[in-house]
Amino acid sequence: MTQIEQKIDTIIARLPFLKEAPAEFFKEFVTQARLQKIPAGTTVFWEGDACHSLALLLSGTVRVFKTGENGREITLYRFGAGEGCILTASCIMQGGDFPAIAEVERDAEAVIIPASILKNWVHRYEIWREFVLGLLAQRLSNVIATVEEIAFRRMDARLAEWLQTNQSKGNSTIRVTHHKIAEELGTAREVVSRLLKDFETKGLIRLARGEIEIHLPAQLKQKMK
Amino acid sequence: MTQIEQKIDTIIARLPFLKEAPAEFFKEFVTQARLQKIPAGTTVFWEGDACHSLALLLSGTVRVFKTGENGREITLYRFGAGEGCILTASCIMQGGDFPAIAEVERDAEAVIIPASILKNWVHRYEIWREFVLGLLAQRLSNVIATVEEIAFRRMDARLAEWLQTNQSKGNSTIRVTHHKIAEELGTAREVVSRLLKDFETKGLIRLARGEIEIHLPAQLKQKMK
DNA sequence: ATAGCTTGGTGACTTAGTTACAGACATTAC
DNA sequence: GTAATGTCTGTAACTAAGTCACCAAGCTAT
Repeated sequence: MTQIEQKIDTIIARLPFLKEAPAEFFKEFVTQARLQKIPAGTTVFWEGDACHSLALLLSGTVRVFKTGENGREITLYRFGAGEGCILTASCIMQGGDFPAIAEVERDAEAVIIPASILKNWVHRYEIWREFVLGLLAQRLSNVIATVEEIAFRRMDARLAEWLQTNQSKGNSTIRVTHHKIAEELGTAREVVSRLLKDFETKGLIRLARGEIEIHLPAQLKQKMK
Repeated sequence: MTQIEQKIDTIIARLPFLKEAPAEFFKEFVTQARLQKIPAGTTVFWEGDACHSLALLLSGTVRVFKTGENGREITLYRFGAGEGCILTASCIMQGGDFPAIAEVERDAEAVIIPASILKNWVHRYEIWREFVLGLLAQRLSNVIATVEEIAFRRMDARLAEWLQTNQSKGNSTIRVTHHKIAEELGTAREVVSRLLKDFETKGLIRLARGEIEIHLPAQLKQKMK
């Protein structure tokens, strides 16, 4: 297997929509596909950036978030293998600025597609259109869900849910700092510490530096609503 | 001028992108265009609706909002003449549900386009694609802006801004109830009443049943940041 | 006029965000 | 090893926002 064949194999495995693509598009895609490794911690886009290219992830994850002047952050959504930073596509299509910050969370490998080519494909290939529109629609509902969260739900419920969904199965301890959780939820570190302490006092969890151990997941689930 | 010619004139005036449309698309659009008047107060879409058609406004406005179980509401965005309920388009394209509520605020006239035709046009006409993608991208940034608002800005600043932007020029009094403002901003009526009272005590505004008179717009502007 | 609805006001209380520290632990420099 | 520095957590005191309960004024329909 040549290197090129391997590259193509990787791309297909991670971007399933390509399997159903017409040969012409597929060929063009593989020709244009510039693979790039992006290490964790890299900021892919800054707020206000003009967008010159779209990154389609083959592996790793990217977190898209907003920052407030007081240093607080809130996660809008994240995306992983097979998905693209569709905000880029959005600002490419309408020519605006990137309205948030995108940062690689876990080492990523991405296919980089220049803005002009992206636009060209949108007009020429149905399958690519569906892909881009699908992602855009998905993000819109993600962000609307975020609005609902922060406008109506209580912090303890959101925190309890975060703990539930970020617990790797078969392992009751999560390695994370209070600061990190606060950024996820868009609140202050002190608030997270306070609520976690409450949970601990009630015996639901146990705290240690850099980790949270879940003791009573069932009762934590009660807190979620 | 025949009735049909008048109808066409109205449509062109309100949907400027049609002016640059190829004759073929234009013809098809006018043929399909089913005009419909929708009175204020009508709920166009409910949360969880399957979307069967897109409404493109020629006049009037629609407010798109979310509700929480406690009866509170928050406005996601509104749209007017020349714009469409792109959430519909979004859920048509990806086949999901409508994730919010859309209600006509001011009497509207709309062109109704069935889902199947919308999809068909997306694939056949570049100009329609650009229009739909543009709207979708626009909404995404609207909603992201909303997240930023509620996550980071203080209520008094948001209220002051609301008063500023909802003041019709040449008229210092706004006719609105506290309840209505609360729904706009996604907070409780009591909070709005309290803050307005503060503003009144400081001499910035004057309150009366169903109306707010702005006295010191400059100082109100200070409050905004 | 009076019954019922809408609108606004208010106090008491809970939850969340801010400010300002301090102490515990970890890492690196020496 | 120890000291210096940085990271992580805890906590108190305060302000801002949301909730609950209730009342009083104004408006509307009969």
